[in-house]
Amino acid sequence: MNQEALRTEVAHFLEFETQKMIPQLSIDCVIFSFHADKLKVLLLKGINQEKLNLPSGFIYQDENIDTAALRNLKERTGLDQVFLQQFHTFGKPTRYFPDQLQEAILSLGIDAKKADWLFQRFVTIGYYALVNYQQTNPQPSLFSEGFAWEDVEDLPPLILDHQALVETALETLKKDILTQPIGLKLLPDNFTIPQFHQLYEIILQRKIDRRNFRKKMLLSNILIPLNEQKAIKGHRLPNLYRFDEAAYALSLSGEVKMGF
Amino acid sequence: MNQEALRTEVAHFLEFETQKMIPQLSIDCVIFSFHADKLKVLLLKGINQEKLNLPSGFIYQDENIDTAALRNLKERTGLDQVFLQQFHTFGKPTRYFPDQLQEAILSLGIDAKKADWLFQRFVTIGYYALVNYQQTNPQPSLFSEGFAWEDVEDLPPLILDHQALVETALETLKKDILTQPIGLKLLPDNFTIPQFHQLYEIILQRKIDRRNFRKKMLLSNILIPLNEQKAIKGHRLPNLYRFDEAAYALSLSGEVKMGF
DNA sequence: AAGTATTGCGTATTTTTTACGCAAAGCTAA
DNA sequence: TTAGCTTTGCGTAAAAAATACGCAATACTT
Repeated sequence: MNQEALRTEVAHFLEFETQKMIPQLSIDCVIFSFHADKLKVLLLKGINQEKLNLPSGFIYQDENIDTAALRNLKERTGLDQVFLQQFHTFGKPTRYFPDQLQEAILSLGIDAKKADWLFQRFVTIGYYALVNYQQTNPQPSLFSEGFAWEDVEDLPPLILDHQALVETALETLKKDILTQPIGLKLLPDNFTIPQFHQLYEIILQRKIDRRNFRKKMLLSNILIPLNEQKAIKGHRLPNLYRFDEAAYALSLSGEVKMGF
Repeated sequence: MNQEALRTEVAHFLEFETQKMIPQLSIDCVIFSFHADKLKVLLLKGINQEKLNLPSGFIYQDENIDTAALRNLKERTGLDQVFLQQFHTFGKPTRYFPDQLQEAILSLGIDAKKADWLFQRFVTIGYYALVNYQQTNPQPSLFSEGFAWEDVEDLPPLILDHQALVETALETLKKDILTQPIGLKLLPDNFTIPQFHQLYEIILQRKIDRRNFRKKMLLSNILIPLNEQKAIKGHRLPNLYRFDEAAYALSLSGEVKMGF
C-alpha cells in the first residue's frame, strides 16, 4: 500500500470508525498453528517498526467483545469458524501505542488531534486462537506491512508486553490441554501419532514417553485409523489418523481430575 | 447516609473522579469466604435495588488494573493483603448501569449530563478474591446501602450478569484448586480436616470420600497438627491443624498433572 | 448405660502412570 | 544385496495413585 492510500485509510479510520468504538480498550489475538513439527504464532510487522506485534483490534460500542475478537480474527486470517478463547486482560498503565508507530502515523500527515484516540493508554483483552495452518491465509492489517508465523520457542523481539501475552497464552494452553480439543484444532485433518505427540511435548514443555503416549491415545478411542501412511523419508512410515470428534469432546467433558 | 450527603458524594465523584478514570471499563470482584461450613460470596444492595450486586469499581488512568482491583477490595473489605486473581472479562453490549439505580441516582438531583458517564456501556474485568471470614470487615460502597455474605449454593437474584460472574469465578476456583493455596486463604488459621474436606466438596461440586481425603492430606505433609481439638457438640472432637505454608506452596508448584 | 453421630485409622482392590525391551518398516551406503 | 541407521508400532512389568469400605474411638443425648 502506498503512502497516500494509507493516509486516506488511517484518516478515515480515525474520523469515522473510532467514534463508534470503545476508547482505551483493545483486543489482542495470539493465533497459534502447528506446522513442520513446531508451534507457531502469527505476528505482524508494524509500519516503521523493528519489533513485531500481535494482531490487534478494537470493539464497537454495540458489539460483544467475543464477537469483536472473532471479527478481528476473520480480518486477519480469513477464517470464519475459529476456536477462540479469552485468556487474560492486560492493563499496565504504560500500555501505549509504540512511539515509532506513532511517529509513522503522524508523518503521514494525519491530524494529531484525531490520532490522539490511538495514542491513549489501552487496556487489552487477550484471546488465543487455534487454527489449521493449511487453511489459514494471513493478511496484514491497517497499521502493518507484513506478517510471519514465528516459532513460539524462538520468538523475535515483540512490542510492548506482547511477549508476556504470548507466554500467558501458552500457560493457558497448557492448562487447557485436558479440557479443550487442542489437538483437533491445531493438527491437520489427517495426522500421525508422532505429530500429536510432538504437539503435546511442546505445549506441556516436557518429555513424554512416546510409547505411553501412543497407548493412552489409542485406548482413549479418540483416534480413527485411516489405513494410510504418511510418506516420510528415512524410516518406517507412521500411520495416519483423524479425530473422532464426538469421542474427543466426550473425553474432554469429563470432570477435571483432582486427585480424588 | 442521608439523601443530601449521598447527593454530594455522587456529584463529587461524577465531577472530579470520573475524569481521572478509564471510561466504560470497570472491575467486579467476587469475594469468597468460608463460614459455617458454607462457601460465601460478598454482595451489596444497591440503592433502590431489589437485586444484589457484586462490589465494583473503576480504574484510574495511571493505575494498573490489578492495583485498581486491590484498591477496590481494600475499600470494600478493609483488607490489605488479599489473594486476588483475575478470571475473566465480560463484555456483552447490553451491560449498562441498572435502570432502577439510574433512576435512584437521577432522583437525587444529579446533573443527567454528568451522570451519563456512569450510564454508558461498561466492559468489566472480573477478579475473584479469597478472604478469611473472621478478618473481614465489609463496608457498603457509594452506590449501595448494605452488604451480605450469601451462600454460593443458594444465591439471591443478582443484577445484570453478576450471576454469570459468580459462576465463572466458581469454575475458575475449581480449576485452580490444584495450583492455588485455596485452603490456606479461605480456612481460619486453625481448622479441622472435616472443614477442609467440606470446602473441597463444595468447590469441586462432588462427594469425596472423607477417609481418603484425610489420608491424602496427611501424607502430603501440608498440615501441622496443633494437638488441640475443636469443641463441637454431639460427637468425637476433630483435631485442629494449621497449614505448613511452605509445604503447601511446594505441593502446588508441582507440574500440573496431565496424565503423562 | 444404650443409642446416635462424627472422627480417626487401617486394609484391600482397582486404575492410572511410568519405565523400558524389541521387532517391523523404510531409507542409505557399502 | 545386505548391513546399519532411524523411527514407528506393540508389548510386558513395576510403581504410584485413586477408590472402596470396615471398624473402633470419642462425645453427646436420652
